[in-house]
Amino acid sequence: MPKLVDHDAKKIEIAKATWKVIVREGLDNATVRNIARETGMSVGSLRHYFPSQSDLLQFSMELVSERVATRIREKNMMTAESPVMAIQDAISELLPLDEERRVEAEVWFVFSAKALVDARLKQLSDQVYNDMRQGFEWAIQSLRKLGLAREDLRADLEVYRLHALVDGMAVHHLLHPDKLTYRQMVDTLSYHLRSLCK
Amino acid sequence: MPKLVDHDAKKIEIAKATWKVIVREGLDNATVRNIARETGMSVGSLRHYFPSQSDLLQFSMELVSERVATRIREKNMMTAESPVMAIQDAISELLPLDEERRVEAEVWFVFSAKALVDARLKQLSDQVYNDMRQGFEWAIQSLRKLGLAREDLRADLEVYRLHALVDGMAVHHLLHPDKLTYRQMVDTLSYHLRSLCK
DNA sequence: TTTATTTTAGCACACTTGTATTATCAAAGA
DNA sequence: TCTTTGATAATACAAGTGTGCTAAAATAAA
Repeated sequence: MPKLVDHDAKKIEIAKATWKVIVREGLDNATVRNIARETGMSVGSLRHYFPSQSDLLQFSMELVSERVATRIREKNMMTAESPVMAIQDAISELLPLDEERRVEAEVWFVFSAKALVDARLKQLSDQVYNDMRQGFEWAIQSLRKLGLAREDLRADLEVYRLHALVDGMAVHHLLHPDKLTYRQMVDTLSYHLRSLCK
Repeated sequence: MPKLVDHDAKKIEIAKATWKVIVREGLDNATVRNIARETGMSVGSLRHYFPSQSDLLQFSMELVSERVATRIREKNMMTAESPVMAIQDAISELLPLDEERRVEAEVWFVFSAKALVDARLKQLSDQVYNDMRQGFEWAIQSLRKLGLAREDLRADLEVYRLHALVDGMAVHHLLHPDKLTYRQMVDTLSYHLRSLCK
C-alpha cells in the first residue's frame, strides 16, 4: 500500500503558497515553478495535485471565498451587544482587518480583475457576488424588522450602497493602506450603519 | 528629412489600442505583438515610440487619468439645476456610464491590481487617489458651505464614505453590469447625496 | 522481505515573451 | 539628383513558460 497523504490538506497548502506568491510578486509571476519553489516541492509533485495551472488558480480562488464564507457562518451573532453591532461585526469579517484577511482580500481583488476576461473565474465571481448581496439584503431587512431602521429608507438602494461601500473601502485600504486605515474603515462602517437607524 | 509624424498623437493612438487589447484579452495578453497587431504596425515601429513595454503600459495608464481629469475639469458646473445636481454630475463622470468611460474604468481597475506589485504604477495610483479624495473633500465642503448639509455630518467620514461608494459601485458595475446597472448606480448616488442634506 | 501503489524528481519539447539588431523606405534639403 | 534622417519593418535571440513523459523513491499492507 502506498504512502498516506491527505490530498485535500496538501492542496490547501499549495493554494496558500499560491496566495503568497501572488501577493508578493503578482499574478503574472504566479507560475507553476515559482509556486513549486514556494512550497518546496518539485514541479512534477505540484502537477500531481493540480493537472494544470488553470486548475490551481481556480482552486486557490475558490478557497478564498470558502474561507470568508466559513468565517461569517461560524460567527456567533448572539454575543454582540446589540443587533446593529452584530451586523457590524459580520460585515467587518469582509474587511481586511488583519494580515490573513488582507492576503485573502488582495488575492480576491487580483482574481476579480482577471475574471473580467476569464469565463471560468467569472462564474465564481458572479456566484460570490450574489451571495454577498444576499447577505447585505439580509442585513438591511434585519434593521427594518427590528424597527431600528429609519422610515424613509429605500431598501433596494441601501443594499447597493452598503455593498459598494464595503467593497470600495476594502479596495481603497488594499491599494492605499495608510490613506484609509483599518480604524477609519471601521469608523466609517459604524457611522454608516448608525445613519440608517432612527 | 523623414516622414513627419505627430509623435504624441501616435502615442495616444497606440495607448488606445492597448486599452482595447486589455479589455478584450486581459493585461496578460497585452503583449507588444498583440498591441502592434491591433494598431496595424510592426513590433519595431511600436518600439520606436515606446522603448519598452513598461513605458507603454505606464503611458497608457497615465492617459486614462489625464482624460478623466480633463473631463471633470471641463465640465461646466454652472449649467446644473442645483448645487447638489452639479456635484452629482461631476461625480457621475467617474462612473462608467458609456462605452468610452467603461473602457477607461476597466483599464484603470486592471492597472490598479497590477499597481499592488509594480512600484512605478503604484506611484501614479497614489497620486490619482489623492486627487480624487481632494475632489470628494471639495464636494462635502461645498455642501456644508452652502448650508445644505445636515448639521450632524462628520466631514472626514463622509469623504471616505462617498469615495468608497463611488469606486465600489464602479467596480461592481464593471464586474457585474446587469447586477448593478448604470441607472441603479446613478439612483444610489443621488439617494446618497440627498441623505447628506437637510 | 516482497509488492503494489502513490508520490516525487527531473528533463525535454514546443511555444511565447521582450528586446536587440539590421535593413528598408520615404521625404526634404543641398 | 543625391544625401540625410526619421519612420517602419523583418528577423534573430535569449529567457522563461506550461505541460507531457519517464524513471526513481517512498510507503504500508501482505
